[in-house]
Amino acid sequence: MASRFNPLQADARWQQVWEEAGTFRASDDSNRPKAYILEMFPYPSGRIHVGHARNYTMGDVLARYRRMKGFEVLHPMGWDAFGMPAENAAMERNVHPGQWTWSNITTMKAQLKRLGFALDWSRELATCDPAYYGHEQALFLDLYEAELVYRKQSEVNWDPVDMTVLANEQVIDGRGWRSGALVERRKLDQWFLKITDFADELLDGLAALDQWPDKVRLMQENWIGKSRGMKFRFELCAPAQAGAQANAGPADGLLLSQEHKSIEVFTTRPDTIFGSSFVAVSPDHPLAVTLAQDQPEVAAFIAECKQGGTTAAELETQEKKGFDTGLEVLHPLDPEWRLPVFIANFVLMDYGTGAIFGVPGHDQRDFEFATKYRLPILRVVAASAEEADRAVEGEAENGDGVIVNSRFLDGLGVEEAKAQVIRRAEAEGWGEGTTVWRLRDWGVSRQRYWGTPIPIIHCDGCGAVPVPREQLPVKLPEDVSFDVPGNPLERHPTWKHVACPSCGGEARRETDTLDTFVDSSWYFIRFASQPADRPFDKAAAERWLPVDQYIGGVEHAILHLLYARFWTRALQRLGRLDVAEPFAGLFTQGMVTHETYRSADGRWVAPDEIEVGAGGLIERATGAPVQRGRIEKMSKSKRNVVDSDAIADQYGADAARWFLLSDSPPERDLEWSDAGIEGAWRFVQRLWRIATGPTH
RNA sequence: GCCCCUGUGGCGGAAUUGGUAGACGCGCUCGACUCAAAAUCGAGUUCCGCAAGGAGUGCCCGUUCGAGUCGGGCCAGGGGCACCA
Repeated sequence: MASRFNPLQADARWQQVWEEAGTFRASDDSNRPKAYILEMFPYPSGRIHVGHARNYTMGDVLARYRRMKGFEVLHPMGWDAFGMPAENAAMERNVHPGQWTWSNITTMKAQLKRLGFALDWSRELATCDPAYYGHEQALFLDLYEAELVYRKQSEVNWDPVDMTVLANEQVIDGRGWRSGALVERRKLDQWFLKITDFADELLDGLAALDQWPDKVRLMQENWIGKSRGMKFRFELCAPAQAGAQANAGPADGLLLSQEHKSIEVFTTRPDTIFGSSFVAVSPDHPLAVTLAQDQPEVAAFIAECKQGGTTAAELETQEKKGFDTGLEVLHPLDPEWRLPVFIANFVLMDYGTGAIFGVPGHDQRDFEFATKYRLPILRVVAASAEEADRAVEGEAENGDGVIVNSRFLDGLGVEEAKAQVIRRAEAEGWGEGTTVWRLRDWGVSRQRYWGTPIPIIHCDGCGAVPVPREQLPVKLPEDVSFDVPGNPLERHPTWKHVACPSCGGEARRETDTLDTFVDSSWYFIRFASQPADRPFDKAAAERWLPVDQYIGGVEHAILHLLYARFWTRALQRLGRLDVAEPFAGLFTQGMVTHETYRSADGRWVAPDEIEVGAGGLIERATGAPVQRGRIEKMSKSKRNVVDSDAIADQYGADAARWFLLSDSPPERDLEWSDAGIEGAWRFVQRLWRIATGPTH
């Protein structure tokens, strides 16, 4: 008997046995109870590193455990294969994104097999395969027919040099990350999915997800952002005789037009209605736009507001700016009370109604604004009735208290006063209680090549026409090049020129592709059932779904998980799948981190290029000293990635997996270390000795 | 700014409901084996102290016979959201 465990032989032997026996293949018609275990499928970026390995090891252990407990286990693997890195690679090394992607898949699949995971490879899929994305196009058309898809103008970050749209994270200090050109905000027609139709369901559904981390549920709750409040209208009136005569002309004209008789605002604090001292509209508000047509100074102010970036940091430091339109509105509860109307840079068009009423005493932004433009700061909430006359100083007070200086509301608590005002507004017809959401519809258009083509044809006569189902999949053309800036689909000589399916006339294909989050919004259904002629079979998919345990990084806590939940509910509404929630259990695992190293000239140096020299760490190739840096998440750019093959070859799959699971609790970060894997290796050896046993 | 999470040895971390703090592992130290090393086996390992003894779960206060655990107030680190009305 060998005196030591040889993982290279053992790994290979067992992996071959499992492969030949189809041990981990899930049967659709087993009568055992089912268990669907899924890890978030990887993007085929190049190679598997130990961070991937940790994620899949967790699922693997669970899958094997359930299997041993008598469950029929579905534990599949696939590839989230569309996305920008493939296009970047295409530009950098002049390879086709598809070729780059498929070659990465081959490599990474071999690496996963080397780790011996209990995966059902017979269900492997890649989202960049027409056999996958063709079905996605069909599902998109289903949603389109159900009127859950629409088209509207939306702003994008446009890089004028690369002639491409940039994601927010590709805009660095207002410049394109690749070209360095100043990014412009441009309006394009784009496709949207009506996720807001499901806002209530998606929020309520969270309560039932008791096997999800509270943290993730909370993040989704905040993201959906339900606010109860009141919408109400301020009637516009002619400006006061004194003061604003300069603007009298245009304003009078406005009064006559039907659309601008009143300004509708939204508030979560109707109780402070007697504390208002101004009304402000967004620079994008229709009223502002109308005023700009006649008044150059309004147009100039709006242009000024549009300068500058949209990043959080810039917005934070931006000064509150307003433009007095000279218009006035009537207070709904006092016809004698007139309030000035401003255009203000801090009012957002896409939240609420795009207009607010300012209560400087009890809202910090309004306070700053009122201070700057010398508007009254009224107190309407106080700690007690006795403090009604105390001035609000220094900053706005948004605490609880008792209503003061508010006529019929005096003495009420904040919540009672809210209800009282809403009741009165509804009775008198100038406003109503309402709910506003932070969640916006999901913009799915991407002006990129390497994604699922949106199956729509644009005809000058017929408008947007769905591609007939029998013509699906709309395949990406292969003969494209990336040596010129812009979207290759846009400039391809023939691809976009097609006949209109409706009238037969000349028409153009949609050249936008779908956001890759669409691809990952239903792959777990396709894993459960993959007929060739349709996206999935209802009964077969329902046998496996929901996923019993989903495992992945917390970085997907909001977008991916929310989109997948939406997509599943949309399919349910269409009667395609009777499942409300795709993931019954969710586990968010910690990251794998590693020390970083830098050379004297600031280059990142990979761990395997380093050794301990006389005076500390040195770079092996050059002997130059190396600085130990911070411990960070493994990433290619910082060169602190540990490849799974190197570890598997040196220590075997078991030691690697043992270390990845045992060193840190799974939900926390794990710091990869040589000492740690060495220890795990010795542990595996000890276990083997105990199991095989000395005979003496 | 708002919301949330986490602070325990050199390290990862244990400690059902408030009841022997530091399980288990890593690392380290010493010893055995060996010509020697690696591997392996054994012992030790919170800190201060030769010892007796004392201190100790981020800090301060409180509740309790008893607090890592419960309450209040801080500090530090991390995460999410954000001119959201």
